[in-house]
Amino acid sequence: MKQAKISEAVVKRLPVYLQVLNELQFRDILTISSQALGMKLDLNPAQIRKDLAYFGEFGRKGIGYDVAYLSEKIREILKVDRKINVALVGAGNLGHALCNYNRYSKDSMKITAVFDTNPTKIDTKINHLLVLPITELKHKINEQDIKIGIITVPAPEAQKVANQFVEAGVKGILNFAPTVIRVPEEVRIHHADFTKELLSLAYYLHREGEESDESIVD
Amino acid sequence: MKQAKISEAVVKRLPVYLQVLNELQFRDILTISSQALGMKLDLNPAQIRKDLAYFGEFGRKGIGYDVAYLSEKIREILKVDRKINVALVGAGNLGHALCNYNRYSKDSMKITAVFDTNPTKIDTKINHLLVLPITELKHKINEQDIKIGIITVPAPEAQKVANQFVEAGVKGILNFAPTVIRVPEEVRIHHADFTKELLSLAYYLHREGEESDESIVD
DNA sequence: TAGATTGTTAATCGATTAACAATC
DNA sequence: TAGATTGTTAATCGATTAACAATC
Repeated sequence: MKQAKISEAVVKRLPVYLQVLNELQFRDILTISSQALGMKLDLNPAQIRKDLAYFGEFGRKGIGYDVAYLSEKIREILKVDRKINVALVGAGNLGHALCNYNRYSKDSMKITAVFDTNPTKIDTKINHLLVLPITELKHKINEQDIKIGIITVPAPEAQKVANQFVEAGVKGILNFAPTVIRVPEEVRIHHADFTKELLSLAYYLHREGEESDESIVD
Repeated sequence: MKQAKISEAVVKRLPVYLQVLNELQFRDILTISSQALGMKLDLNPAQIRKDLAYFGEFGRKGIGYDVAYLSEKIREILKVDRKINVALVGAGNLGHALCNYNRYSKDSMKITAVFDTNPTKIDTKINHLLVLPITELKHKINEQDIKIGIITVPAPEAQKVANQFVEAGVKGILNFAPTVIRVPEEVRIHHADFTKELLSLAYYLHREGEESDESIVD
């Protein structure tokens, strides 16, 4: 097994592969080629093979990839082959949605602690989870050995929550607030900002009566 | 004004610029340099200047960019300088969250039609919006000239909803379901899949007692 | 065996960054 | 004017794709 510097683009494709593999497994499909996988995902087969080859030799020449085996291997690579506790701050609508779903990657990741500042929300229950005051954050995060935090508070509060997460020892943050957040270098921050996706969608809408943006003019 | 083929990476950075500019405007900051903007976003200043230069000359040498003017210009580029109606299918927790927020890009984008298949949800109200039966989809989408659709149904139903959107004339889809969806070439699909972000976050977590993945071994 | 498909190297393509003349 | 900063070209870097020997 060889290890090289793996680009973020590669890592972000792994969950997508996993998603398709899970679907195939559900449909009792045992084997898939990079070709077929590429078709499903609009991805170049060579890219898929190369992505996987960074982590090992998972396929069989002439045959393709064993769906169950590859799925298992990708889970190992992503380190979601074990239980991971996650904390969430912000028991609003979005927080509720995430807690109610709460079956991330075959239950390996679970939101196990929810916090809010609003006294009317504290001590209410979301799907068997008690909403705790934010003052409990550090204590609970230590107790449950939590390394991942989710932020679902309004934008103006997001940075403060991020700071508290970092202070408590969280190493990865998923931010849903539509704002830029700064964290120390050693902490990883991912943005789940659908505003970005929504606005960029508007860019690609070509309405009648307008010049096309596709035209190349110098 | 010159037009060249604009890469998706560039387009997806525009909403991020917009976000920061809005924040600056709120704080009554009138001007910002690519340098300062780059600091805020961990982006190379040259990249920011180049991104903007694709669309026109918005800055002033020696001065920087006028915050209000650039913000306005980016809104024009993204075409969110006008009212855009959006449809949403799936009045679950996530759908609720999106409808309750419903102030995307300074109110220019608004969810104006919500659908569900579940009879117990139909005719309920979410933030002044009546949940309609999915059978009304095509009619309402035509009536309101909707070109963007949001999918917040469970994964197994997502493809079906996408097909209905396409059939109704929707040109851009934002999919929140953690599954791969296929649409015709002329329809644009963006994924707001936080599962991807969450799983890839786990990859970057370095737990004690494990070899580092950063080491380069041949 | 013949056909299929991997893992991997080399070639290509595209995106990011550095550098700098123009100019506020 | 001197200092700052843009817009843009050229250089660099990295990611994607093509091609193919190895082999199931």
